Amino acid sequence: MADAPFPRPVVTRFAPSPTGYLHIGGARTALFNWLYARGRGGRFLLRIEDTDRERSTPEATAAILRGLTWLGLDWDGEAVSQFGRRHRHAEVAHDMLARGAAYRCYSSQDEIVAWREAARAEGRSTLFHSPWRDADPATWPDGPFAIRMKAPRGGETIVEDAVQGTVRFDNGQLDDMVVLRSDGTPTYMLAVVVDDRDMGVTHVIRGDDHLNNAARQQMVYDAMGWEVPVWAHIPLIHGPDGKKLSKRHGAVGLEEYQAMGYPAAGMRNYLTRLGWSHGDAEVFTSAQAMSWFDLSGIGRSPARLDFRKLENICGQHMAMAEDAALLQELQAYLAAAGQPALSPQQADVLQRSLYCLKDRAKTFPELIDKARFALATRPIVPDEAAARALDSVSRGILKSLTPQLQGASWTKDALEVILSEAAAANGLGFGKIAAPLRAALAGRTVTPSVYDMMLVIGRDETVARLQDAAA
RNA sequence: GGCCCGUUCGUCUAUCGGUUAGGACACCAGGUUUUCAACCUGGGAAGAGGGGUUCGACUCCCCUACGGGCUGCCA
Repeated sequence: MADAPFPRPVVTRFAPSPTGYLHIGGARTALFNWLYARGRGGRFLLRIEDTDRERSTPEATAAILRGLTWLGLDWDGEAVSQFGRRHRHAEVAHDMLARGAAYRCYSSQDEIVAWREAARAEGRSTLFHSPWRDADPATWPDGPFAIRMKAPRGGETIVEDAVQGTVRFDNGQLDDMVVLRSDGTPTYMLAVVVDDRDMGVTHVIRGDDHLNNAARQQMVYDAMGWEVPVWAHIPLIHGPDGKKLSKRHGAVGLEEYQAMGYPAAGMRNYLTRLGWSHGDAEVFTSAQAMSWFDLSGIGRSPARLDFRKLENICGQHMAMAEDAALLQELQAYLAAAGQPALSPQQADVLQRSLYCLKDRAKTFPELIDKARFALATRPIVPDEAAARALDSVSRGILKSLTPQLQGASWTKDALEVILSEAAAANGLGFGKIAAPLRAALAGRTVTPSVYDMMLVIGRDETVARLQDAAA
């Protein structure tokens, strides 16, 4: 069932913390936001949540932008720095103070930590109730204070979530969160709300680790009289063992997938399908994904990464790709993987051979491996199995073939006639002479069609390789 | 501890009270073939457990188990 139409242009955002690489789960979150906005003619914004000055680095920001760019997720406008908006956040905090929606809390962190530890030890609730909530201003000491949200004490906060449904929180479970620290810097809880509202974000699509936060954040929206966005909390991605995805599962950074040579289109398709469905659709283009993607198609349970399926999807996208685009992406892969670039000659022969390679490969390393017949130069050194195929009888056949090939018209039909006749003349099936041909042309027993190889490398090279092998 | 979310084949999922519970990946068998891949045909494979509600529950409600998240002057 499709989502109900939204009355205004859709604005979504991806808001990563620049504290490391772009996590594969984060990439999927970004992808969902991108699909939702792009599929509805809306805007997709990027905000870097760099308010944690200790852990945020420009390198991490650069890595995130690189990852998104590789995945093909383009954002509108410049990425917003959350840290750069700290004065605006403080302004809102003071506005809340003025409205009586927040209060000055003079409790020190040490005090609070000690209180919480005691509460935990005694098995009491660890929710901190500041003694300053209703304090008389006359009693305010002359020290630093944090600004705390004056959360409603009774009743409940209801989060209407497009994925999780209606989620109710007893307000007694939510304490007065700090919105502005005693050093004057904003907390995340305040900053997200202010930024989302100022950026005009209409739909907040993010990991469900934020579901509880949504209730708190909603209190800020309410306190400021702002319209609450549409929430969509999506389940996290788990490792193949069903546990939370972590480094011990292997690749968790998006750039590792790029380095492994997965094509971006396949990656997008796989990630889109992970936790979202549109009937039985499995393999689709990004244009299709944009037109189909909706919040109601998102599942509520965490999905596990399955490399086999990733590979299968990638293989299908590789086969669907246009040769020129595929070659370009392959070259980008080589650069990203730190491998030597293709020479112009190699690029040319590779592009001409893609038609017979791309439907047999799932990743770029695999594609390159299968392209060895085209990339290699004489003399072709046969591997062990290929060497066995080049026995004396086979070499004799190869030798007898060369004069005919020299005079042949270089088309598949003509070659087929020559090779079939040669097989018949030797009382062999075609398969029996294909093996030594593969060995001579590629040095391997597993290759594309012998005709395709001959057509790609051309007459002179074919004859030369056969002569090499027959010698 | 408290609160919140989740649980359909091994995996990703369809199903939105009535289906022989469907598809895809993976796996197995056969076919095709010029090796491999691809492709074709067939096969095994699932509603966590227990209570309700209902003429009828995978679907709605409750409990339990298991998994996950939150519980910071981190984001």
